[in-house]
Amino acid sequence: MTISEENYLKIIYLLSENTSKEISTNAIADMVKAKASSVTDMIKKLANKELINYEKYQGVTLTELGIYKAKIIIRRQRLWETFLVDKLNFSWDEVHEIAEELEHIKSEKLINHLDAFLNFPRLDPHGDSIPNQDGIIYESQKVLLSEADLNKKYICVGVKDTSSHFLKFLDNKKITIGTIIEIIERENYDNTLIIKIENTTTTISNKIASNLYINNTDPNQLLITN
Amino acid sequence: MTISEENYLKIIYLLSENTSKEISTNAIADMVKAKASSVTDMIKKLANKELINYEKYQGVTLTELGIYKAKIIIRRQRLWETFLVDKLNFSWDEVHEIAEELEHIKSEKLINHLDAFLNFPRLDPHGDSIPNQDGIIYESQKVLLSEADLNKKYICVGVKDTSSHFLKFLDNKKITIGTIIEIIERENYDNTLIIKIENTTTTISNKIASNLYINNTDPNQLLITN
DNA sequence: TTATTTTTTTAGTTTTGCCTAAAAATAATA
DNA sequence: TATTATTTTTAGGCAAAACTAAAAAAATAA
Ligand SMILES: [Mn+2]
Ligand SMILES: [Mn+2]
Ligand SMILES: [Mn+2]
Ligand SMILES: [Mn+2]
Repeated sequence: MTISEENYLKIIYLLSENTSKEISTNAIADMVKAKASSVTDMIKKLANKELINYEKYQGVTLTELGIYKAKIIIRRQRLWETFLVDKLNFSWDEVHEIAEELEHIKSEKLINHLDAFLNFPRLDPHGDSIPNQDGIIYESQKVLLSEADLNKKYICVGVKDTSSHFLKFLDNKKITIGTIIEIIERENYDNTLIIKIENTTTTISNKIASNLYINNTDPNQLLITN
Repeated sequence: MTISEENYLKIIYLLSENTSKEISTNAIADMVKAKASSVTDMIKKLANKELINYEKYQGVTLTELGIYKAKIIIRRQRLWETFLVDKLNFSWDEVHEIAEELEHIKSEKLINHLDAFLNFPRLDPHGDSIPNQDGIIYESQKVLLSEADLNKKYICVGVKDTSSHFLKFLDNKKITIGTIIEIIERENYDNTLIIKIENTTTTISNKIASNLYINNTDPNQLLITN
């Protein structure tokens, strides 16, 4: 697979996670930052390689093979992100671009040795699950902060939006993975939340809250095991 | 710079190390495994970017800028090779291919952090010097085993040929970096050497001996500091 | 010095991944 | 349902990096 093919495949996989419907040409075009006509070209190529199912004008879905290959690319991306943060002291908002390149280095041995070197991490710096070498993902239980209850303590376990813009914003608000968050109040009109982080209260919009994942198990128990 | 441009530039640099003359189109073609006509195309492009000096039919030399850029690519290659061997437990004959890809990841911060993580190594797994971030190389004193004297103890400090074929051969002969070698006899006809490694003697051809670097300082002193 | 061989360059193609502009199909709205 | 708007595909092109075949220049040998 070429770098471009791998990028398309990964993006189709990520788009498929949020929906059970076919993925549209335009949705892919937006993500890969190319024109729809270029996407049509690539779709045909991936369909010929039996990585996606494609019917003209009907969008695409991944085949079993496509899903597996996509997971391996995501495994590489997330392991490299973990390496950059844990070993090379990068911050979580700096790793995306570099991992976007590193994920295309083709050596199974490299990635499996890297996995071992990092001690087989299950989550990347953004709280996303790292598939194992068979493409199996052990998904951790998580829920969006926007869906959480009032007056319970939660732990931030991940972000949905991994753009450096959003991550820097979270740094400013002193929110990162592991941060304990409690919802004090929910504004009914626009679902703005007033939250408490370490005895200071802040206001966050619904857009922010629906890009933050929290654990959905009993918070006291988790605090102990943490 | 594209990956291809970087590969050409690096190879022109490495060819220049062995000669003060211009580098020929065919010499480059051999190394990059492309046809001479393809090399001519690329040469023109590199000349336009002022990375090499080029006169039709006269071969090429690197400009100051070209030398610097080539050294930075070599720095990246050798740091990644060191990472693979020191951190991911690869053997010295397995790293070339992978580093050949990794060297093209474009992030100065990445490579400088990697350098720090590895503790600013001065030599890669094959005994080659790693340029610093300014492209400065502190060349260690070394000499080919084929030029060495009889009945002195030397330490193997590097290899000239880094092909996995040669490196595996050396593994078989129990020769690696740090191995103490003594020349017992030199056959005048073809310069075959009888050498002693840890009390066992072996015969090695001149071709082997002229691809092995040894220290050329006082061996006893080095044994202490080792 | 002339003839032959080797090296290098030019000319013309191919493939990959992108593009624009226009046509065709589908979806939305009146 | 007919019209309009949006989405997707087709057609034709471009740049990068490779190729083959042929021409031109340089090097070597007779
Ligand atoms: Mn990528
Ligand atoms: Mn991530
Ligand atoms: Mn390379
Ligand atoms: Mn090396």
